[in-house]
Amino acid sequence: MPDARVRTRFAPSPTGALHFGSVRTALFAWLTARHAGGDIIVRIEDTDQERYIPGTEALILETLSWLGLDWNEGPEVGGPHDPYIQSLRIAIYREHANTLVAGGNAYWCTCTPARLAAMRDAQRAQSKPTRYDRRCLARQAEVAQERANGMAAVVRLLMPEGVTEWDDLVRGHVSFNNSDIDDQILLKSDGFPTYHLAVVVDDHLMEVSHVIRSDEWIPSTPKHLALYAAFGWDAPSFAHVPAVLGPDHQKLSKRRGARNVLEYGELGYLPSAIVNAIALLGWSSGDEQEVFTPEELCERFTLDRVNSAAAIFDPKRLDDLNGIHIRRMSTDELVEGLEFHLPGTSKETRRQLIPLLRERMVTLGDATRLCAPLLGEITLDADVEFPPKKVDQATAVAMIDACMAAIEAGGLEDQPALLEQLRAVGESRGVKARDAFRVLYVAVLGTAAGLPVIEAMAFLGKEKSLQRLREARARLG
RNA sequence: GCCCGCAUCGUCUAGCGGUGAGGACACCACCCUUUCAAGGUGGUAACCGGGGUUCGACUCCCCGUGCGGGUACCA
Repeated sequence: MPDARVRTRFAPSPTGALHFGSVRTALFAWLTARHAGGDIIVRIEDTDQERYIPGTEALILETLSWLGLDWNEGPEVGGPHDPYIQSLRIAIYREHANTLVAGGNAYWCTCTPARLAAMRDAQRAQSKPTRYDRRCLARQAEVAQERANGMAAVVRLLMPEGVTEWDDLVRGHVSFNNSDIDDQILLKSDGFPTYHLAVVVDDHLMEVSHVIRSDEWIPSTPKHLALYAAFGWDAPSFAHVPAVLGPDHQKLSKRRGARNVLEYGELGYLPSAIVNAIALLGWSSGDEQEVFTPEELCERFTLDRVNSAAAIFDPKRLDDLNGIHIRRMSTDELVEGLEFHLPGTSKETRRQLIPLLRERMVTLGDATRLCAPLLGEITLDADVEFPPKKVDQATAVAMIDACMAAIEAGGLEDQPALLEQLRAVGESRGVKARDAFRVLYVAVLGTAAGLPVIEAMAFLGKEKSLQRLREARARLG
């Protein structure tokens, strides 16, 4: 059954970095392929010379790699259908456009952009749909002459009569009246194909079985189906996945704050958490599991459980998932992952810090802030009350004195005993341990929130701990 | 203007004619607790509106409304 092999593709255009919307589409295509044990192709759709932004294809590939969305064929890895960059395949599209013209399924058109604009304005003024009026179709001999004289020309699809319908894998049955569909330009006057021609030719040549793309392509699908029919090719299955919206309910776009996914990596978000979070944007497992490893997603994901409504991305959800994924990391993985966020630290240092950090990070980047008092000097913030609320001066002094005395006597060697000893000091004076300990937090860490203080002192060592306690003691007068 | 689509807590969603409308995030409270977290328990919170169909509608149909998308020699 070689024909049943699932082959999907992700076809970004190099017009900017990837955001959650585009990555989500890529993820669904990847999951569909991986779930079925099939292939995924990456293909760069750079047929628009105007919008091309140099360097972005490298950025896109880096993003996919970082997320763990590997591809079987495409840039960098090659494959049987090389090249996977459309600007390198121009001859193929031109040849196919000619075939369509020869078969009467497409025609040349020399109408100027100005005429087309005027035509549309007139149609709109009459409340009519704006579609090409086929002026050139009726005068092909003349058009041929004009072309010979060097006039700019395009190839248009001759949209057939009738109705186009398909069973979309996420939308269900979809149907269009062909009379509502324009005669799409297939070949531009600069010789480049439009998306519509290139995508159909490439998906067919590359044997793509499932076209998974964002739902803004739904109105174009009848054009694509008409092309498959004109070429005499079998059409692939289509799955149009809903858009991802920003907090403003607008479609995610580079403008308006849609961040490059790679930036999340720098902030300390994990690829597995991002993958988990965006998979949940439109897909659900059907049971109540919501935390998934990429492997689990590959196993569980199917397109028929993809929702058809647009989803708003919620950064809070990503934070939650990221914390969970961090807590599931092994110590070795954290030692590795924290290197970037705790620059200049040794593996051994990070290994010691991890037990204190693990439950307290939303992102790996939080380690920088949390560890600052341990890796450098503390900063005294005027907003921090000292002694803290609910603790009188005398008790604060007592806590610090007791702590210094205990540490002098080797108290850091036995942390549970030290804890009990200090707790007793506060309680003997009628102050709750939770309040009394704040004195030590501020003294040692400079703040009443953060890493656990006894463990922190153990990390700092006897001398440094004593020094901070002494300085705090002096501030109490 | 003209086409198309979507519609359950603030957010992501489950639901596929009969449910006390379930879960997760966020939020609130309490518990645990050396701070902060993490963890535990509980709570607030939703079927866009109007007509049908049906013994019975969140579920099916129609209309409206709202939102999204398309309408380019962009993808």
